[in-house]
Amino acid sequence: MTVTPEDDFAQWYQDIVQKAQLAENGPVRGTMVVRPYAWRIWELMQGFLDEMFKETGHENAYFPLLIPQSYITREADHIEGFAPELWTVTQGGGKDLEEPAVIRPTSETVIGEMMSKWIQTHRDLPLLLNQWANVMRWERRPRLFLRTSEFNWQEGHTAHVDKADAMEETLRMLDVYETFAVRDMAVPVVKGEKTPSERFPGAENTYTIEGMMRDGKALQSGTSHYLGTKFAEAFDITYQSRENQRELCHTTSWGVSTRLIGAVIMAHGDAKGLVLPPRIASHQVVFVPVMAHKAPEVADEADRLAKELKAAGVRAHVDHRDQKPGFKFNDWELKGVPLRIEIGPRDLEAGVVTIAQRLGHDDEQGNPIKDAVPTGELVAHVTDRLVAYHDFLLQRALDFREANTKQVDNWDDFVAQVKTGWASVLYDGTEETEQKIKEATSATPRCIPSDFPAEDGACFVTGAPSAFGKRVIFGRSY
RNA sequence: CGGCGUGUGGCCUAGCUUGGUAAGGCGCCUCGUUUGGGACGAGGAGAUCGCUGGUUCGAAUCCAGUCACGCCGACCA
Repeated sequence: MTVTPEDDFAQWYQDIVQKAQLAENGPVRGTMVVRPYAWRIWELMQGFLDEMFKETGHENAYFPLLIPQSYITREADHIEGFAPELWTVTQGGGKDLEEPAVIRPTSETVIGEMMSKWIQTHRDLPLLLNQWANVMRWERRPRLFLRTSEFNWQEGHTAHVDKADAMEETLRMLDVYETFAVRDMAVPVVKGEKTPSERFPGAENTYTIEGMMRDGKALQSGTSHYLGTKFAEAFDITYQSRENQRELCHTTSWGVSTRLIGAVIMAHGDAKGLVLPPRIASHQVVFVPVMAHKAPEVADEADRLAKELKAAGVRAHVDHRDQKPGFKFNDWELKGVPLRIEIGPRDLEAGVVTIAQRLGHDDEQGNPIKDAVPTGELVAHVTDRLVAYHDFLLQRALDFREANTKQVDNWDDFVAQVKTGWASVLYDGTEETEQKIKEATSATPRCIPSDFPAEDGACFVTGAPSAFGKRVIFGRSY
């Protein structure tokens, strides 16, 4: 790495993405090629999320990439929000299509259409679906992982008998996202509701988890929407109730995307490169054999120990490349591997291996402290160490966020605070005020945090009575 | 989409002002020596200079257009 995050965060981010071989631009503007090292991270993320989706009763299905253009226009707010972002297919087989098809920007419409066919009675509810898919939205200013024209995600779509049930689902899935962010990505998030101006097009309520990146900006990391009966009305999603009445379903949708990889990069990375939290690290442990060309038993021992670790459920990798150890140390640090194990003749002699941790276990010069661990204790040591390392990363991120979040009650403090972090404020909740704040500082309301205490007062901008009954977090965002 | 900037082997850059047929570093290949914090030597491969057109005897260089990328803004789950 030649640029530090402090020097130039945007450049640093791009360097990591390129040098750690995570992704690059595809040949069509705004598209992204995800390289194997990053796709593995996504697979691990998918694994944890999919398990939780299933535990909460959801089933995976798959719906078409192409949606009849007319579907998109059926819900007024939805089309208004997505019209500028649509990619449209007008030809097939060299002929103009009778009706152009849009490439899904999200699938509420096509899934709503199917739901209306599948749901007859209250006994069919709730209908709990999820799909893993790619979607496309025209983006004027693409950034790898954070905002690309095509991206991969999951989108959950559910239908319920009433508002209470749908709202419970909306908040349940928001909790799932929070659990995932904290437990698997070591990224603390603020959970809360979006203000009306930031709502998903077509939603009654939008909820979000917001993570703080190491430049103090917010990244919206997952959203969950209560859609009310808007899509049910547009797609005729109805059921017959116990009372033999025709009722509209209340629907929800919720999603997270490969943007989460961007969150991990920016929430944990440092001047040496990527820092991967162990639960989603492509390799949790990498062995670097030393002097293997002269002492073949070194490589054999590394292979044997890696096998032992794999049997214990640890993702271990042996770096057999023909490079000097120093090169490999730097390379794996750049790639964010949690633990590196050096093994050479000296270690073999002593019956130990030498372990270095990517972050948080350094001497005064900032060099990693290397610990000798007896070979027989390796599996237990690594297993414990990975858990402790996760906790360390989470705490570090939490400390950073707290150090960069302040309650402010006047304009000057606000302007200063959102330059480097988040401000929690009382404001009047109007779009005019939000606009004024945005124009002056480029900060926007991130969310109304669920766990903030009730509080009322005067808007720090206009002096009018504050809205939402509590403080709202403002910050610059991606 | 607006403003600014940048496009030269895989990567980073020099050359452009003053036109004459592309240079260096890193990386890559081969061989040898090396291996506990980014090795060294020797030999080698690799670019019609983003693209299109124009001016010219001749264009990386001048002109026009266009595409892509970056930053800021607008817009945006």
